[in-house]
Amino acid sequence: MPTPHYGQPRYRTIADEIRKRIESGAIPPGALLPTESALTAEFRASRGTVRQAIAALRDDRLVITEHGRGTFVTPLRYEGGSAGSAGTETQRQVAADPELAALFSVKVGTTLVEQQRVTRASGSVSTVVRTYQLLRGQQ
Amino acid sequence: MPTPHYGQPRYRTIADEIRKRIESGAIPPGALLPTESALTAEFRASRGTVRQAIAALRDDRLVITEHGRGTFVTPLRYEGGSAGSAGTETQRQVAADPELAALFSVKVGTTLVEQQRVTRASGSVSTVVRTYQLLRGQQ
DNA sequence: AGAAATTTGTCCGTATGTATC
DNA sequence: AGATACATACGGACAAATTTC
Repeated sequence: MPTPHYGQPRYRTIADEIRKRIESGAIPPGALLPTESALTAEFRASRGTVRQAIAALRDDRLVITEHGRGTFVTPLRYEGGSAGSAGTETQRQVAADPELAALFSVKVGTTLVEQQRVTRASGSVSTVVRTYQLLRGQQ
Repeated sequence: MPTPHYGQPRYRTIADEIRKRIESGAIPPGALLPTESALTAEFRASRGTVRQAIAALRDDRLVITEHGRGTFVTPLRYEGGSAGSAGTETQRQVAADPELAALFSVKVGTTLVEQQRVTRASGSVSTVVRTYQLLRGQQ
């Protein structure tokens, strides 16, 4: 009863079933999907499993979920990214802009070390962090 | 390709990466950490492993987890009243330069949120951190 | 305007089965 | 055999946004 996952996992089976309903037009674009609790009852799966199924559809941009409202079939088409993750780190030397120069009490154009960290989440860049410091030896 | 763990266990690697983001200011004090599921996706690790990583940060008092809310970076304990230390934090909106625009896949000039943290050590500025993110509104 | 109900978001703890080092 | 890690699944609880009464 607890957790056999022979062949296909349950959340995928559920996702596929909902996908069929969307692609067949049974649930048209813009329409509301059954609630998580309704799907839980229908498929006799836990809420977590149902949510996993919906997350799969969301990954495929097939549906859009709104907090406190529900999950809707995506109305229009979009162009999408891919996959991926991780962060990239690069280091370089840059000239101090007026603001940085003022902060560090140096002349505009003074060489600073800039470290840049790019964080990606699900394919797209979420955060860029730039850290500036004086070159070692300057002070 | 499932489970090699050379040298360091996976959860420790993940914890270290998150720690870096916190210490670099990418995730400032008081801010919400990505959810367990977001971290699961980003690091391609299982939920158990991600939770183990967060637990490690919690042990170090670096983050605080609240049931049903999320995990937050531990806020700094106040700044004394007087001279010096501590950092200045400012937030503003800036136009994306060509490099940032490319990273975020937006047009040059698109509005970004910039957070700047200035750290002072013994009176003078030691580090300036600038964090760039898209306006809360899309992607 | 306010309270209650709905619905999604997130976290907690636990469990089973598989695979690798 | 044991530690680590993955994927899956369950049930419960609290939080927050939205809708309904």
